[in-house]
Amino acid sequence: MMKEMKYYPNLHARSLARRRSRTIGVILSNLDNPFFLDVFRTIETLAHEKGYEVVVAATHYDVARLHASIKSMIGLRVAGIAAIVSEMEPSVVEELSNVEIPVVFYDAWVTNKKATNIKINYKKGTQQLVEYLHSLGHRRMAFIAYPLRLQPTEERRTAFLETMGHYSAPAHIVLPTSDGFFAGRDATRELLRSGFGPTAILCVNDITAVGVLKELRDQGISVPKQMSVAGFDNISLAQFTNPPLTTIHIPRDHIGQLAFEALLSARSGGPAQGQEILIDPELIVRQSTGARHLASSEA
Amino acid sequence: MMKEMKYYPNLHARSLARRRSRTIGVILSNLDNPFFLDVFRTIETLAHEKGYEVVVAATHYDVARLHASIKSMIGLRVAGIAAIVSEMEPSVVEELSNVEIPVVFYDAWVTNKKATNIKINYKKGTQQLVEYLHSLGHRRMAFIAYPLRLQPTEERRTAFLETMGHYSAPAHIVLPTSDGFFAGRDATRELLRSGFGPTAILCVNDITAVGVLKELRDQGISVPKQMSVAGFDNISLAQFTNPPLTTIHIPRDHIGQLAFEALLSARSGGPAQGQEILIDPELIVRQSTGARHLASSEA
DNA sequence: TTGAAAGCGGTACCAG
DNA sequence: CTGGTACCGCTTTCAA
Repeated sequence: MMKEMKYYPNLHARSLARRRSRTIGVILSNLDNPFFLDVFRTIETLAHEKGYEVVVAATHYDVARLHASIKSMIGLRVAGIAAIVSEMEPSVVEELSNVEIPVVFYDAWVTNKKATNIKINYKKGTQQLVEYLHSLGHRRMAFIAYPLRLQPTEERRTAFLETMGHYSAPAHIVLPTSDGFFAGRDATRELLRSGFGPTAILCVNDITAVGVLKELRDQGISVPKQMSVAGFDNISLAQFTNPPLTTIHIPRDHIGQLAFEALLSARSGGPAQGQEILIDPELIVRQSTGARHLASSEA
Repeated sequence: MMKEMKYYPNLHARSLARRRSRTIGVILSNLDNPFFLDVFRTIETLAHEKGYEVVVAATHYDVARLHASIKSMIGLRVAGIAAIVSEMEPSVVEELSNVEIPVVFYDAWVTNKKATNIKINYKKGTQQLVEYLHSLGHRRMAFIAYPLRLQPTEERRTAFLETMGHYSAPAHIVLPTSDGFFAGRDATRELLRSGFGPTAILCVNDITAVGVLKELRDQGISVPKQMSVAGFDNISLAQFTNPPLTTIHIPRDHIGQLAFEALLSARSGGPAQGQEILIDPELIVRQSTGARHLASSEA
């Protein structure tokens, strides 16, 4: 009889009175990239477990949208902000540092001494991969980069060029115009037309590599016999491509957990804030890479 | 000089005074399934364009979490709720109908006369696909279902069985224990062991089909020569599998748009609420399906 | 322990 | 138009 009389406390009134809400804000560059999505999913799960709401905003790598998101999350007096974006800007960082909200950056280029700051050692990962391919006999290698000049992707590109330089190996960069699967496909077409003639293709991420694999298949180029291909991220799809993808593993679930915990501990006046966490990637060898020229005639 | 003096209006105070917030709530069963993710992405984009915040909750198909999410969104006095869940329950629907928040259901089993209600004509899609495969000469077909008994997935399963019954064709159902890529892989193993000997495999969704393709490849069974495979959803990955996947297209972006618009129009005391929108899927033929037995000797 | 009252930071209405 | 004031619904403090 009193069924209809359910009571739903007004959380705005509560947040107003408590001067802080039980909501955390997550800002992501791109929900399409499983890389971002995986860390978001982890944060979302942990947050709800701990009784927090989650507001999310996708910036699509657009700094204006990033600004807008930050602004509304501050307006929401969120309990913490996880900024999982590649297009971070000094002005945004400064805006964030003038407000007493715990912040954790991930994959952000510029950061803030007051915030927790999770970074991937992209350089190390890329080096490992190039060294591995070099040890397989590959010399001419191409790197399919990201269409946008974002720091985290630039780091991989630069590490590639440096390591290749170290081996005095001929390196080639393809800068796609699109993103995701299609980027890989289109970039491969361009690469094959270019006449560079690589024996291995490295990709800025796994979804790009999926597009590469498809285009090579369509062109009748066998992987890894005629061409080695590698990705970056180790999304779960990487195990299901044909052939399964050699890639660099980034522990996204672990990262999501670190991020959320950093937010919570900062909120409860945690430790000296401003720690920097550097994550080491790990090379995962699958079947998309192999020795150069099965029947090599070189010494 | 007054740089530091930025003013961020307290949105909680505003929501409290206005007695309604400029936030919309999105509840999803599962963020891993690109199907849900795609409609979420569309809603998120439109919402931010119109100046709304977005709070999101993933239920993982768990009714308890669904209840909790609804409760907090009501507490948040959101401007609208998009419930994109397969595990909807009468009790939840009732709870929602006792509150004056616009609601749109999508893919929900039970719904509410007051809310907008977007449904997919799963039956029609499945029929189209079965008829197409039958016309290709396939008779013994298997369906890889969803591990959970959710209405939207059950509909596809039932439609499969009915259509197969219509043709008096031998039908087999595999009920996986897992989800996603792995479900497809494991279910295929089980199917091949079962001795049913199908010439075509239909999958409840595309990601499952990706797992099927991989397992068939590993077992040396050629697609579509020895086995036809079809998915459901037409996620963008479906174009990049090997071979590209025949599937049923569901216009997720359009659906996201419909959902968001329904919320807005209901808010502004829109039209007679409670409309039901039925979406027709479309068969997309790619290379994962082909005529049964290339060198068939039957009449 | 219980209850009344003062805020939290805006909105909206109303009088000047 | 401009400025003052009541009020949104919950928390917190302080008094009874």
